[in-house]
Amino acid sequence: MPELPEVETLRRQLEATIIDERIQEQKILDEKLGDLENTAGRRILAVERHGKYLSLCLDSSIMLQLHLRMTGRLLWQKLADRLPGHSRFVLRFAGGKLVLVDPRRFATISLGTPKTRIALIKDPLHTFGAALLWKIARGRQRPIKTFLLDQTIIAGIGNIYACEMLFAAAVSPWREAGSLSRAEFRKITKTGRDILQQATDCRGTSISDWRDLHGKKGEYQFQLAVYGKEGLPCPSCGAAIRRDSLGGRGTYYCEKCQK
DNA sequence: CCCTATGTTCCCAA
DNA sequence: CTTGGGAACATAGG
Repeated sequence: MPELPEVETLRRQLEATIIDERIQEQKILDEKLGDLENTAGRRILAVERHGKYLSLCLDSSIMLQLHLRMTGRLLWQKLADRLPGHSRFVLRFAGGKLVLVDPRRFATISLGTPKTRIALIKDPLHTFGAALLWKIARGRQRPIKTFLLDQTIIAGIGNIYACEMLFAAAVSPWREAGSLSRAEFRKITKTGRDILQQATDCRGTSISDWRDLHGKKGEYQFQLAVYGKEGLPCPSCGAAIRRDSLGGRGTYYCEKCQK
């Protein structure tokens, strides 16, 4: 269930693997993915990420847009390797094949330009400005956590990293977004960038499904402070971490540290 | 059987 | 217009 650091991990690994390579064959194994133009014969010019979307930029200005949703994985295999269960889509190259594996079949692939609205903060990994965020939040009454998860506001933040950022910034997930001070937004953006960068350097968080392009687990699960830690002691004050539902998502936090 | 899941979208109600 | 809740998508695991 990839968020920004996981998708960025794939982007980097794909860049190292398929840049300038030519697609020899495209196979759609799940009709739920819909009709796609055949990309065989095209070359990979660049691999980009927009929030949680991954784009393979092909020659003739064609973009193959991929969203992994909940359980989607990308796997690089040798040509002779057997496809894993739940394989949905394959691009074959001269030196290997790129496979989309997705048990729940929520992942989407489309050719062309993305249909989603462009986020106000396009890449919090690199540009995550507190002043802009404060301005956007002014007058908004929704909880800060839902605000951070809104993909039309910030591209790429998901449930794990929203929980971790709010803990690191000592802000309660239930606070009205518009009630946060500039200093609090500075804390969120500063710790937020650090968390996203460290998680990316760790090749993501493997709590259950997530594996990188080569099938390896990430390492950031060992750095988590609150996510998935219900009942365990807060690393800062020792109080028990709580889990409650906010906006239908499991929300982990320390009642004592986050105000 | 129950509940949960790192995501998104859509419909409905307040 | 804003926000929240619930359902939907489909499957695995505790």
